[in-house]
Amino acid sequence: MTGDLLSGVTAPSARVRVQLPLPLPEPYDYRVPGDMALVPGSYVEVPLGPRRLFGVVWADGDGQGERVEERKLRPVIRAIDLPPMPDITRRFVEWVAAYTMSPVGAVLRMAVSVSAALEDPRALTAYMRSDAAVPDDLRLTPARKRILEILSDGPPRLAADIAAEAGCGTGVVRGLADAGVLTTVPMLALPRFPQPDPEANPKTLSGAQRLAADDLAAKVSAGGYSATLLDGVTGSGKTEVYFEAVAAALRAGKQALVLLPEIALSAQWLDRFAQRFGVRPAEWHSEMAPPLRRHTWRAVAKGEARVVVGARSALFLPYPDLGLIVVDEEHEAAFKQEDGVIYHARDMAVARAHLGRFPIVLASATPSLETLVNAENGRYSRIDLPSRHGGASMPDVTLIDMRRKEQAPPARAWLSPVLREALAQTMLAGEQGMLFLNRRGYAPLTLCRSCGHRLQCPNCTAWLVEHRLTKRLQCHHCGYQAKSPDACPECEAEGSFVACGPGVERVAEEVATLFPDARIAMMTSDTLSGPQALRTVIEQVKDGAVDLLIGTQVMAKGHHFPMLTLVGVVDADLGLAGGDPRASERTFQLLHQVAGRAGREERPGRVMLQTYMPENPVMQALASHDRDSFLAVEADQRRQLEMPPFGRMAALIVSGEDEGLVDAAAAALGRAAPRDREDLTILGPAPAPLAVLRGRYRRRLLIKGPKSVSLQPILYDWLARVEVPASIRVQVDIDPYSFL
DNA sequence: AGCACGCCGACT
DNA sequence: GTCGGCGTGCTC
Repeated sequence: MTGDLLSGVTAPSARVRVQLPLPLPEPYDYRVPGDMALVPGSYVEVPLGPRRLFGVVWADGDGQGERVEERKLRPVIRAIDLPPMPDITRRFVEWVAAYTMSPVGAVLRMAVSVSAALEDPRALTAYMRSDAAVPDDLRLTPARKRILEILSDGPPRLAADIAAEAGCGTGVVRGLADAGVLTTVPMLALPRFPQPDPEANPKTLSGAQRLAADDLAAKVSAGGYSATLLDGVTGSGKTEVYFEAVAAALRAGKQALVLLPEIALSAQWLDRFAQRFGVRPAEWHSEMAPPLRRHTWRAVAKGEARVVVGARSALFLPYPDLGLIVVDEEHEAAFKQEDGVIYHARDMAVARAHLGRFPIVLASATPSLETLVNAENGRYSRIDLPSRHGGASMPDVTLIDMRRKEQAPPARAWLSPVLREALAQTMLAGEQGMLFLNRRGYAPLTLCRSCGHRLQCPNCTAWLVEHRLTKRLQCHHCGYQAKSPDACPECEAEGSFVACGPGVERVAEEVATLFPDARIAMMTSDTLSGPQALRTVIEQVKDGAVDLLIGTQVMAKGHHFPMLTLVGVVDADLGLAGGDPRASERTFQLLHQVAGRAGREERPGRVMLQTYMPENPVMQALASHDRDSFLAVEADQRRQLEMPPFGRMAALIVSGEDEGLVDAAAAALGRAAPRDREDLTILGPAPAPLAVLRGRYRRRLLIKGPKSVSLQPILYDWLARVEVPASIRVQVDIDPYSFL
């Protein structure tokens, strides 16, 4: 006999609002079983239709607003035994959602990025030497040998750790396991994240570095929000300086986060960190195996991981105690997330620091205009690091005017006689050269000589790029791949294809013909599958086993090659086409970084830029090493046009599979645009930069307004006035990367 | 985001 | 006559 039966009254049950990691407009209400204690931030498992999902308690259910009927409520299944999501993380998720105009749940999904993060921890797989002898037919490659050496004694270890120590990929470990030489055991005691020790191995800093480091460390120890631009050329020791800020955070008992563009998260960087702090930091990036992700996520949530280094998504981890963010290579476009929730990790990091009331450091050799302007108007403070070698390390930059006959390359070749001669001299002197071309594959366009047909991606407005190394055609936008055809798909003529323009593979071919004895290495994302491949090439270059390095952007990152004295840029104008006001800034940043590869240490370097527009301000600034006046001119132009960072901008991207519907929706949006306001400019609709992407037609509208106006409420009203068919998607891109 | 429900073409 | 395409709508 219970009270309920007697009275016929059911006590009103407690309810909670649970935010689910789905693009829903609001949290859903659930009933809390009597014996379950939940607080805001608790991770819970709840039913949704036929599914079970993890969510986060967003607030108690007694808030205002209409409540869903009591009888619709379903009970929370269970509470997850983890520290609740910190208040600041939840506020940050909400802030990002509001800023980017995305549903809160869509942002939350990034914060619980592995839904499996909340599942009970499973044992990881560890590898150890098996009893079996090494079979005779097993090819003992150097990597395999190192692994067997590493595992000859000591406890079983994770594939990722073994691979890191052996400098190879986890595939090699798995390969040895398949061959029976290694066996797997479940790793019951998961590896801890050892405390980085701020006193482990402090570096001796130069005077300027010391001042900068002390300044940052003081800000970190004092706490409170501040933003600092750390501006210094390659080789000025930025990393050592911000390491001292990280050390200060550790001493203050705070967690620290270092954001790097994905490709800069190299073994070299991790080694440097380990050298300074005794252990590696916790890593966070897209290529981690799910069990390791989960393990890392939980370690961050429990505060066990004290320093995290990661790509942009590391920003959304549930740090209980974050006290510092460093954004290295602050200017990099890779911080802009372009699909799903569209956001710029650098800007969101500043917001995160503001919410958490702690310092943020933005480091770069070529800061973005946005950041420079913020430093100039006093919103950020600024530390300039002079080069450690004075001006002596500045390479000599020559512009090769490709319009001049005597400097033009021969037919179907891409290297000017001047550059060829310089390469020959460099190698003769026993030094190394580098050729940079930011274009993967053999040629950017392939066409049929007999009918003029151009090989195009079936899903995108983009040419298919021939990759001769793999004998395949690739679309660089959607991942479409096909075997290189023998005959033209249009006129069926055989062997009629002509390659138009150069890609790195084609430049490599030219160089191989010019210098048949040279030892040539390629560095592109195609030839470097994974960080260990990169490491191998870097070692080869350092050991002097390579005379000439040819590659794309992956090569531009801060690797230090003492014998590299010549950098040739095959097509310096490449990034300038298209007329986007931001193109100059980007091209300058990229080429400056590439130029920085030449001649560090005692050997002077030189840089040769092949260009058809030597009078262009970008080329002039590179040749005269005058970054600041170039950027001042850029800033003036932007100011006059009221372009970011002097005004605000947002893009609406309308996409769908039916071109007519997309056009109609884009036109309807155009008609409903807020044209009555003098201070707003609406542009478009126009075809988006890639008019068709992954089989979806795309149109774009831009809205531009003064800095003082917040665009989000305007966009909200605008979008509410237009009804769009369900098959059409309208994405909002606040602060779009491209202004066209 | 899933997953079900619901209306129009090629098959055992 | 059914199996199955994915368009639209709902999930507390």
